Amino acid sequence: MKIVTYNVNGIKARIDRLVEYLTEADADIVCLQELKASDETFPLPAIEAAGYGAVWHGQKAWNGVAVLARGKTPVERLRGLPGEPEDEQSRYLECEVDGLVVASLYLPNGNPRPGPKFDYKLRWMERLRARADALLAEEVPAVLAGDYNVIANDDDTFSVRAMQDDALMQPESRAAYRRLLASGWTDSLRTRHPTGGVWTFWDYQAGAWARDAGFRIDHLLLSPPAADRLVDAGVDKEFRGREKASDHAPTWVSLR
DNA sequence: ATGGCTTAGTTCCTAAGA
Repeated sequence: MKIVTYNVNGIKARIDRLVEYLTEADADIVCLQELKASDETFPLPAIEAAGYGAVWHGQKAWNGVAVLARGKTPVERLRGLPGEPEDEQSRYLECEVDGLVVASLYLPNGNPRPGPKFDYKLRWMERLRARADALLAEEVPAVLAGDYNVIANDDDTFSVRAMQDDALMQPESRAAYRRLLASGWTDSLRTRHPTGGVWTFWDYQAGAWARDAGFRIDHLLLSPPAADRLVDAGVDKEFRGREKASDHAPTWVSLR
Protein backbone atom coordinates (compact mmCIF):
# COMPACT_ATOMS: atom_id res chain seq x y z
CA MET A 1 0.00 0.00 0.00
CA LYS A 2 1.15 3.51 -0.87
CA ILE A 3 0.87 6.22 1.78
CA VAL A 4 1.50 9.83 0.78
CA THR A 5 2.13 13.12 2.57
CA TYR A 6 1.44 16.23 0.52
CA ASN A 7 1.53 19.85 1.67
CA VAL A 8 -0.85 21.36 -0.89
CA ASN A 9 -0.40 25.03 0.08
CA GLY A 10 -4.09 25.87 -0.20
CA ILE A 11 -6.52 23.08 -1.12
CA LYS A 12 -8.96 25.41 -2.90
CA ALA A 13 -6.24 26.83 -5.14
CA ARG A 14 -4.80 23.33 -5.63
CA ILE A 15 -7.93 21.21 -6.08
CA ASP A 16 -7.40 20.51 -9.79
CA ARG A 17 -3.80 19.50 -9.13
CA LEU A 18 -4.84 17.34 -6.17
CA VAL A 19 -7.53 15.52 -8.16
CA GLU A 20 -4.97 14.97 -10.90
CA TYR A 21 -2.60 13.49 -8.33
CA LEU A 22 -5.29 11.21 -6.88
CA THR A 23 -6.12 10.02 -10.38
CA GLU A 24 -2.52 9.32 -11.39
CA ALA A 25 -0.58 8.39 -8.26
CA ASP A 26 -2.21 5.09 -7.22
CA ALA A 27 -2.19 6.14 -3.55
CA ASP A 28 -4.12 4.26 -0.89
CA ILE A 29 -3.84 6.93 1.82
CA VAL A 30 -3.03 10.63 1.36
CA CYS A 31 -2.22 12.99 4.25
CA LEU A 32 -2.67 16.65 3.35
CA GLN A 33 -1.32 19.76 5.06
CA GLU A 34 -1.78 23.51 4.71
CA LEU A 35 -5.38 23.29 3.58
CA LYS A 36 -5.84 27.02 4.26
CA ALA A 37 -9.58 26.33 4.31
CA SER A 38 -12.28 26.28 6.95
CA ASP A 39 -14.13 23.02 7.66
CA GLU A 40 -17.09 24.38 5.69
CA THR A 41 -15.11 25.09 2.52
CA PHE A 42 -13.23 21.76 2.31
CA PRO A 43 -13.84 20.49 -1.27
CA LEU A 44 -15.16 17.04 -0.36
CA PRO A 45 -17.24 16.52 -3.54
CA ALA A 46 -14.20 16.75 -5.82
CA ILE A 47 -12.25 14.35 -3.60
CA GLU A 48 -15.12 11.86 -3.45
CA ALA A 49 -15.49 12.07 -7.22
CA ALA A 50 -11.85 11.01 -7.46
CA GLY A 51 -12.68 7.92 -5.40
CA TYR A 52 -11.50 8.96 -1.93
CA GLY A 53 -13.11 9.42 1.46
CA ALA A 54 -11.76 12.09 3.80
CA VAL A 55 -11.53 13.34 7.35
CA TRP A 56 -10.30 16.91 7.78
CA HIS A 57 -9.45 19.48 10.42
CA GLY A 58 -9.67 22.89 8.84
CA GLN A 59 -9.00 26.46 9.86
CA LYS A 60 -9.71 29.70 8.10
CA ALA A 61 -6.77 31.08 6.09
CA TRP A 62 -3.96 28.99 7.63
CA ASN A 63 -2.88 25.51 8.59
CA GLY A 64 -5.39 22.67 8.22
CA VAL A 65 -4.75 18.91 7.79
CA ALA A 66 -6.66 15.98 6.29
CA VAL A 67 -6.46 12.21 5.82
CA LEU A 68 -7.81 10.68 2.60
CA ALA A 69 -8.34 6.99 1.89
CA ARG A 70 -9.16 5.32 -1.39
CA GLY A 71 -12.62 3.81 -1.44
CA LYS A 72 -13.38 4.45 2.23
CA THR A 73 -13.61 7.07 4.92
CA PRO A 74 -10.82 7.02 7.53
CA VAL A 75 -11.92 6.49 11.12
CA GLU A 76 -10.95 9.49 13.24
CA ARG A 77 -8.90 8.79 16.39
CA LEU A 78 -7.64 12.20 17.52
CA ARG A 79 -8.10 15.80 16.42
CA GLY A 80 -5.36 18.13 17.65
CA LEU A 81 -2.33 17.28 19.79
CA PRO A 82 -2.95 17.10 23.53
CA GLY A 83 -0.99 19.23 25.97
CA GLU A 84 -1.92 22.83 25.16
CA PRO A 85 -5.71 23.32 25.32
CA GLU A 86 -5.52 26.98 24.26
CA ASP A 87 -3.79 26.01 20.98
CA GLU A 88 -6.32 26.63 18.20
CA GLN A 89 -4.08 25.88 15.23
CA SER A 90 -5.23 22.89 13.15
CA ARG A 91 -2.06 20.88 12.77
CA TYR A 92 -2.71 17.27 13.80
CA LEU A 93 -5.28 14.68 12.74
CA GLU A 94 -4.95 11.00 13.57
CA CYS A 95 -7.05 8.31 11.89
CA GLU A 96 -7.22 4.57 11.37
CA VAL A 97 -7.48 2.95 7.98
CA ASP A 98 -7.58 -0.84 7.67
CA GLY A 99 -5.81 -1.41 10.98
CA LEU A 100 -3.12 1.16 10.22
CA VAL A 101 -2.85 4.31 12.33
CA VAL A 102 -2.13 7.32 10.12
CA ALA A 103 -1.55 10.87 11.36
CA SER A 104 -1.35 13.95 9.17
CA LEU A 105 0.72 16.63 10.89
CA TYR A 106 1.81 20.16 10.05
CA LEU A 107 4.60 21.15 12.37
CA PRO A 108 5.01 24.89 13.01
CA ASN A 109 7.59 26.61 10.83
CA GLY A 110 9.14 28.48 13.75
CA ASN A 111 10.46 31.56 11.96
CA PRO A 112 11.46 34.15 12.89
CA ARG A 113 13.89 32.84 15.42
CA PRO A 114 14.38 33.53 18.24
CA GLY A 115 10.87 34.47 19.28
CA PRO A 116 7.44 33.16 20.25
CA LYS A 117 6.95 31.28 16.99
CA PHE A 118 10.15 29.30 17.53
CA ASP A 119 9.17 28.63 21.15
CA TYR A 120 5.79 27.36 19.93
CA LYS A 121 7.54 25.07 17.44
CA LEU A 122 9.64 23.48 20.17
CA ARG A 123 6.67 23.07 22.50
CA TRP A 124 4.70 21.50 19.67
CA MET A 125 7.53 19.05 19.00
CA GLU A 126 7.52 18.05 22.65
CA ARG A 127 3.76 17.44 22.48
CA LEU A 128 4.27 15.39 19.33
CA ARG A 129 6.89 13.30 21.10
CA ALA A 130 4.43 12.54 23.92
CA ARG A 131 1.81 11.44 21.41
CA ALA A 132 4.39 9.42 19.47
CA ASP A 133 5.38 7.64 22.71
CA ALA A 134 1.74 6.75 23.35
CA LEU A 135 1.48 5.25 19.85
CA LEU A 136 4.64 3.22 20.39
CA ALA A 137 3.15 1.86 23.60
CA GLU A 138 0.13 0.67 21.63
CA GLU A 139 2.50 -1.46 19.50
CA VAL A 140 0.40 -0.82 16.41
CA PRO A 141 1.53 -0.17 12.84
CA ALA A 142 1.51 3.62 12.62
CA VAL A 143 2.68 6.32 10.21
CA LEU A 144 3.34 9.89 11.35
CA ALA A 145 3.19 11.68 8.01
CA GLY A 146 3.52 15.35 7.36
CA ASP A 147 5.38 18.58 6.87
CA TYR A 148 7.77 18.53 9.83
CA ASN A 149 9.50 21.80 8.92
CA VAL A 150 12.76 20.21 10.04
CA ILE A 151 15.86 19.78 7.87
CA ALA A 152 17.28 16.87 9.83
CA ASN A 153 20.77 16.57 8.29
CA ASP A 154 23.18 18.79 6.40
CA ASP A 155 22.70 16.66 3.27
CA ASP A 156 18.95 17.28 3.41
CA THR A 157 19.38 20.78 1.93
CA PHE A 158 20.87 22.27 -1.22
CA SER A 159 22.78 24.74 0.93
CA VAL A 160 23.60 24.60 4.62
CA ARG A 161 24.83 28.17 4.39
CA ALA A 162 21.57 29.50 2.97
CA MET A 163 19.55 27.79 5.69
CA GLN A 164 21.82 27.86 8.71
CA ASP A 165 19.97 30.64 10.54
CA ASP A 166 16.54 29.28 9.66
CA ALA A 167 14.28 27.69 12.28
CA LEU A 168 14.13 24.57 10.10
CA MET A 169 17.66 23.48 10.90
CA GLN A 170 18.43 24.84 14.33
CA PRO A 171 20.09 22.41 16.74
CA GLU A 172 16.98 22.44 18.95
CA SER A 173 14.70 21.53 16.01
CA ARG A 174 17.04 18.76 14.91
CA ALA A 175 17.45 17.41 18.43
CA ALA A 176 13.69 17.17 18.88
CA TYR A 177 13.38 15.32 15.58
CA ARG A 178 16.27 13.04 16.50
CA ARG A 179 14.57 12.19 19.79
CA LEU A 180 11.60 10.84 17.81
CA LEU A 181 13.91 8.58 15.83
CA ALA A 182 15.80 7.51 18.96
CA SER A 183 12.56 6.49 20.63
CA GLY A 184 11.89 3.97 17.87
CA TRP A 185 10.45 5.74 14.82
CA THR A 186 11.94 5.10 11.37
CA ASP A 187 12.49 7.93 8.87
CA SER A 188 11.34 5.94 5.84
CA LEU A 189 12.75 8.16 3.07
CA ARG A 190 16.09 8.43 4.86
CA THR A 191 16.22 4.65 5.21
CA ARG A 192 15.83 4.22 1.47
CA HIS A 193 18.16 7.16 0.59
CA PRO A 194 20.68 7.29 3.44
CA THR A 195 23.12 9.69 1.78
CA GLY A 196 20.62 12.52 1.38
CA GLY A 197 20.26 14.78 -1.63
CA VAL A 198 16.53 14.07 -1.90
CA TRP A 199 14.27 17.14 -1.74
CA THR A 200 10.56 17.47 -0.99
CA PHE A 201 10.28 21.30 -1.10
CA TRP A 202 11.44 23.95 -3.55
CA ASP A 203 10.75 27.62 -2.81
CA TYR A 204 8.65 29.60 -5.29
CA GLN A 205 11.25 32.37 -5.14
CA ALA A 206 14.65 32.93 -6.68
CA GLY A 207 14.27 30.20 -9.29
CA ALA A 208 14.66 27.49 -6.67
CA TRP A 209 12.87 24.80 -8.70
CA ALA A 210 14.78 25.60 -11.90
CA ARG A 211 18.15 25.24 -10.16
CA ASP A 212 17.01 22.31 -7.98
CA ALA A 213 17.61 24.32 -4.80
CA GLY A 214 15.38 22.36 -2.44
CA PHE A 215 15.37 20.62 0.88
CA ARG A 216 13.72 17.67 2.61
CA ILE A 217 11.16 18.54 5.26
CA ASP A 218 8.22 16.22 4.50
CA HIS A 219 8.67 13.01 6.42
CA LEU A 220 6.87 9.69 6.98
CA LEU A 221 7.91 8.16 10.29
CA LEU A 222 7.08 4.50 10.89
CA SER A 223 6.44 2.71 14.17
CA PRO A 224 8.35 -0.60 14.49
CA PRO A 225 5.39 -2.75 13.34
CA ALA A 226 5.03 -0.49 10.29
CA ALA A 227 8.79 -0.33 9.63
CA ASP A 228 8.79 -4.15 9.40
CA ARG A 229 6.56 -3.74 6.36
CA LEU A 230 8.65 -1.04 4.58
CA VAL A 231 9.14 -1.73 0.89
CA ASP A 232 10.19 1.61 -0.61
CA ALA A 233 9.93 5.38 -0.21
CA GLY A 234 10.28 8.30 -2.58
CA VAL A 235 9.12 11.66 -3.87
CA ASP A 236 6.68 12.21 -6.73
CA LYS A 237 8.90 15.08 -7.81
CA GLU A 238 7.33 15.53 -11.21
CA PHE A 239 4.23 17.10 -9.66
CA ARG A 240 6.32 20.01 -8.37
CA GLY A 241 7.07 20.99 -11.97
CA ARG A 242 3.48 21.26 -13.15
CA GLU A 243 1.46 24.43 -13.67
CA LYS A 244 0.09 25.93 -10.46
CA ALA A 245 2.03 23.41 -8.35
CA SER A 246 2.40 23.50 -4.59
CA ASP A 247 5.90 24.35 -3.40
CA HIS A 248 6.01 20.86 -1.84
CA ALA A 249 6.06 17.59 -3.78
CA PRO A 250 4.03 14.53 -2.71
CA THR A 251 6.25 12.22 -0.67
CA TRP A 252 5.40 8.55 -0.17
CA VAL A 253 6.15 5.24 1.45
CA SER A 254 5.01 1.81 0.34
CA LEU A 255 4.30 -0.89 2.92
CA ARG A 256 3.60 -4.57 2.49
C1' DA B 1 17.52 35.00 1.10
C1' DT B 2 20.75 41.75 0.00
C1' DG B 3 13.55 37.97 0.21
C1' DG B 4 13.05 38.22 -6.65
C1' DC B 5 6.66 33.98 -5.28
C1' DT B 6 2.07 32.35 -3.76
C1' DT B 7 -2.10 32.07 -0.97
C1' DA B 8 -5.90 33.91 1.73
C1' DG B 9 -8.63 37.57 3.65
C1' DT B 10 -11.76 42.45 7.52
C1' DT B 11 -8.62 42.24 -0.33
C1' DC B 12 -5.98 46.80 -4.10
C1' DC B 13 -2.39 45.92 1.17
C1' DT B 14 -0.87 42.73 4.93
C1' DA B 15 0.54 38.35 7.01
C1' DA B 16 2.57 34.01 6.56
C1' DG B 17 5.11 30.66 4.54
C1' DA B 18 10.20 28.20 4.60
